Amino acid sequence: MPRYQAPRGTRDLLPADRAVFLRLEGIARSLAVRYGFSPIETPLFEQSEVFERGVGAVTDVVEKELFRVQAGRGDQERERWALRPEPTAGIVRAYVQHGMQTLPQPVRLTLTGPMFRYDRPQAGRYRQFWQFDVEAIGDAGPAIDAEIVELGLRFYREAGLDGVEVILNSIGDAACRPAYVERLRAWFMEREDRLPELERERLGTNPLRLLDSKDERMAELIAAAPTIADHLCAECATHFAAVRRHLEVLGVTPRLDPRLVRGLDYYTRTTFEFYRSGAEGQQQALGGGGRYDGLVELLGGKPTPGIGFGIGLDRVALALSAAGGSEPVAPRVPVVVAGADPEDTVTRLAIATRLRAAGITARADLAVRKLGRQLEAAAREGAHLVVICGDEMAAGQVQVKDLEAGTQRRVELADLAREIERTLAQHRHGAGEA
RNA sequence: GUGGCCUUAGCUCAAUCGGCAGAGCAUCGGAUUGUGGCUCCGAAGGUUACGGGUUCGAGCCCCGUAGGCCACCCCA
Repeated sequence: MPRYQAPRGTRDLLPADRAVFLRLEGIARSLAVRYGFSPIETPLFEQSEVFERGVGAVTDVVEKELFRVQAGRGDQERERWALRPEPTAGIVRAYVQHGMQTLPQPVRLTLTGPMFRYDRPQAGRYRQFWQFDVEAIGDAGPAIDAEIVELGLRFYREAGLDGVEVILNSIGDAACRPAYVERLRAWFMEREDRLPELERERLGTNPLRLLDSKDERMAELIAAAPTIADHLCAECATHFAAVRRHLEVLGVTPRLDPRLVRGLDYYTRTTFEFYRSGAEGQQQALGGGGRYDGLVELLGGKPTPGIGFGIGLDRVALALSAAGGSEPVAPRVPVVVAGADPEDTVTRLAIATRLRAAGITARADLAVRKLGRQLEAAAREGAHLVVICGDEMAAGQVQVKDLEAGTQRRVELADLAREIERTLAQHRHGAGEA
């Protein structure tokens, strides 16, 4: 075991893994842009208060998972910062700071990058993980809720992941939720003697969480408990119905679950989670999001509605490999420059440099080893062509060997780049037909 | 933060009752001067995760720590 290893809950994305992430990030960005979202980047850390206020001081994310940064000399500086546990608070902070309420509303923003939570690691759960995030700030209407849910589902589909479902709920707003929460608390209080100890504690802190309990002893109670759906105010009920209607037109059939309660305080009205049906294990929430109509104001802006989602790229990658997707392969270099004289690395490097200047992906074999070894290495890494520099260099020529066809011919150095380009194009064409 | 299982070469894994740490793959080199994926030969690669303890002797038994996985908690 090496002396130094990646910190607990983090991992190196080796080339094969990184290739998968690059692909997912590319799909995410182009999809978001297609839907009219503009890429934005915010700092990986913010003032702790942004998260404490934005995400909610009594949430697990802030209470026990916030990655606080210790820096600076004075007590004032110490623990003033925290690594972002989620992207929304930072984006909303930027929205307020840069006066984006003066832009045409809603402002559509997208961000893909690492998030940090000091949680206990498990498969698919890391202390540093990647999220694809979109936020639409400044539109209270139900249509955009549907648009964003549909965007999330399309991402999974384009990534090659089938069978992703959306669970949908409305958790009300400031007008109706507090009353419902109190009612729920009272209802459970009357049955406190039937609650397991853990649930009894939650009753005091966050009664909504009881609905989410996986304790079998709770099943009967949960089924009988009053549901938020029956306690939405008229405005919330209307909004929720409209969201469902819009989704139906888009061909999206959500699974309604009045027990869907999300862990961040800022959510209002529409909340949803993406998950993979039939998947094993508990880390199968592939993404989630919702509406946060009070968040902008909470962070110092004018009252402004907003909605967005975060999708966990680590879990998408995990699900893809579990689904038996083809093993990720490190990208191959199609052209290798070899030489008859093992010592003459200068010529090989110079030729490769010329090819690269002409836009060709090429690698020079810079190891001092005989030609046979160089060819062996090129063949094993899957190169298509090998340029062999030998005596013909005196006549301004090199050999170009086609490793798959087994053919080889002399080419004028002056024509080399053009010749290679032409041959590679044939290879691509052939591969396309096969 | 709680509980359970696990950790031997870069990777996947062996090692009898507590008795000399091994194989395959990968890497590097050789198989007669400038021709490849196969084959053959060889080399290198280890503080058996780390630190203690028991023992004549520990990869193996005991304790602690770290890391991984699983179940909670929670979430992506």
